Amino acid sequence: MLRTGPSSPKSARRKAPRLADVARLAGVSTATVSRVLSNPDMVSRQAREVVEDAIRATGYRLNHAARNLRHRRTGGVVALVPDLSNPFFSQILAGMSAVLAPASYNLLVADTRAMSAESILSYAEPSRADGLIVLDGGLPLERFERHVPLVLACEWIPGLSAPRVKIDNRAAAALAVAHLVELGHRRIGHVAGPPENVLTQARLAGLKQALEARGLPAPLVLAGDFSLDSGRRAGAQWLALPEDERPGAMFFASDAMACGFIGEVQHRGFSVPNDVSVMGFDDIELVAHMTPALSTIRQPRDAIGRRAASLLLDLIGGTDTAEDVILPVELVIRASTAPPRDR
Amino acid sequence: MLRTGPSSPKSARRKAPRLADVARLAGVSTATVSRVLSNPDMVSRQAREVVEDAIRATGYRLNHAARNLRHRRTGGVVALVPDLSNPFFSQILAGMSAVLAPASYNLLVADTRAMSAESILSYAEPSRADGLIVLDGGLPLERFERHVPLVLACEWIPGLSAPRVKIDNRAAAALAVAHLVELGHRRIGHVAGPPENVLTQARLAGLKQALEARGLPAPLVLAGDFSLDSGRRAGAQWLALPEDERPGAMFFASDAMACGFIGEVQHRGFSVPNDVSVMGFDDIELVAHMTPALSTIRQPRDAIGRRAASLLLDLIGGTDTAEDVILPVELVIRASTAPPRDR
DNA sequence: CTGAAAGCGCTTACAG
DNA sequence: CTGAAAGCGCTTACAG
Repeated sequence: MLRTGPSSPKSARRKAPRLADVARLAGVSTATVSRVLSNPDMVSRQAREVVEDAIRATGYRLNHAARNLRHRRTGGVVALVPDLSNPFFSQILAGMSAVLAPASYNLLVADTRAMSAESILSYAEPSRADGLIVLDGGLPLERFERHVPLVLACEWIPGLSAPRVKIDNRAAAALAVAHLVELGHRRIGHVAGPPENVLTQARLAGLKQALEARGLPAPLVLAGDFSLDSGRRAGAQWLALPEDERPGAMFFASDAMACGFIGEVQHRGFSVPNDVSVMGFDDIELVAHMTPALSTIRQPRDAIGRRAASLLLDLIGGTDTAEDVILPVELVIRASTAPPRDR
Repeated sequence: MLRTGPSSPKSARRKAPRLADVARLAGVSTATVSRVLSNPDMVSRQAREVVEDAIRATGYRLNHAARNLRHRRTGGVVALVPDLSNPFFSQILAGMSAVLAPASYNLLVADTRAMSAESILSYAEPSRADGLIVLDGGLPLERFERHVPLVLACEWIPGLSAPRVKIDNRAAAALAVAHLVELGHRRIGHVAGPPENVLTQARLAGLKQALEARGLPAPLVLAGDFSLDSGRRAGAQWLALPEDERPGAMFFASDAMACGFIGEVQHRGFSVPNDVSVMGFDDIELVAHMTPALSTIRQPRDAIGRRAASLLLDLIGGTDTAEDVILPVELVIRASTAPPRDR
């Protein structure tokens, strides 16, 4: 149907001009055109101007696929996130993009929950991406550690040696405890993330350690999975407890769970913080606008994204700065935490 | 430093095996290896087995950049979203990915808020993406309409003829009105999106039309921009109104604004829905868990993403199904709407 | 069913 | 400063 000859004037789908077309029009070699594009200083002013005119005249646009093949790079970086629908990750991704775009890397985002192990692994192939930022600590990545430059952000994978950008989760949990204890709470409950998750473990350890250091009783720990709905279920469990066994303060491993909990106990006629203080983790945007506004631990999401991206760029560039980056968190005190009622 | 010869055994960075390496080991031509990879039926069983062994032996992995260059495709589809941190979009993106991945297209996501017009336009170049899904109706896209297959989702660009996947925003607004009127409300207020936004206009038009059709007074309209914070400001405005001028029901062009509003009026001691009924739009995950749980209009986000992606695939494949797709919404009645108090 | 060869559209030592 | 030519790693008409 379509003619393959050099010119098919009738075809609506005229072939895009190539470097060679520009070169012909300008009366120079393709090498010179290429240099004008990527190394203008190597070219005489005169030649440069002729070429630039020809580029304009032809409407030439560089073909990135060809350049990338020649450079043996893909021009893409993949971020593997455990749950795209969690707003916690959006701002991290925006931070990455802000660093990657100027370095002319595309950011590809993939939701690992929605993918087979095989297709997740396929992202680690050098021909698919120049680098990988992994935000999911549950991935079986030991197998392809060598394939492609890789950095871990937020979560990490125990056996895997790769630079990590993270917060000090134990210290963050201790910060929450300090706040609650300062308000006068002695019985503190916790709703944890998924048991095998590294963040779950670090936050729980920090919590236990902080309580112990103050001679306070070990926390009541309820199971969760970071999701809203698991927080709601934790609310139901809290309500089902005999009144004198209900912790007066609950610390959650994620804001989403704290939201679910608050919704549930409020629906059942309880007041936060009068009946129970609630402390979240993450500081996602929405929690500042709830009633009560949520006290929480703020993670520097933009910075996490930016640092992870620039670390990866270093790695791709051959600089082996395999050091971990620990970013600071911030205790944000709002209205969901208050002194215990019965004291 | 690095030897360029065919074998540099000392180098840690051994070159990845190519098709030619597999062919040599198998004792066949590269054409045959290529066929085994992409068209196994064209190859005799015997040859296929030899090649498959060689692939395993060498650990060969296909280079996608090379294949894509040859096929004159990039293997990528770009989604341009107006605000990545809005959870409304995440599930739409997940829907797209679910359709695109099996067709072996990568989904690249870019946040148009964070980009220059120039770099946004650069995504429409055929060498960067095989197609574009635009979720931002405010983009100056007339200029590159021709460059790359394109579909519009959620929002649309008036001058631009491209297939659209959307909901019936006017009908959705009418649905909200019907619910509120059925509860007994006659004075209905509205918090709109950004004035130039097409969704803002369609929803407002639907609202006005539905009120008019019932002989009810025109709505009080407050300015917003879909964000949480603009909803909070609308709350302050509502509170500042003389008591007898406050609409007893407020309909919001986004859930985020409804959340901001509720937060603000609750902080000031008012009750939803006792003092004011609140109706959102979108049904983002969190609003089911607030107190009160939000009544809203549910958009079929997963379906929007899937349909947009498959329409784009059709376009890329040359099928010109340039018809618009209108997806159904659903009225979700929860606890934030109730009959007016003084009636 | 299979192979030799051209080509996708660039870039870059090398030689001048 | 500039050009001829090889090459990045595949795919695919074409001929056998």
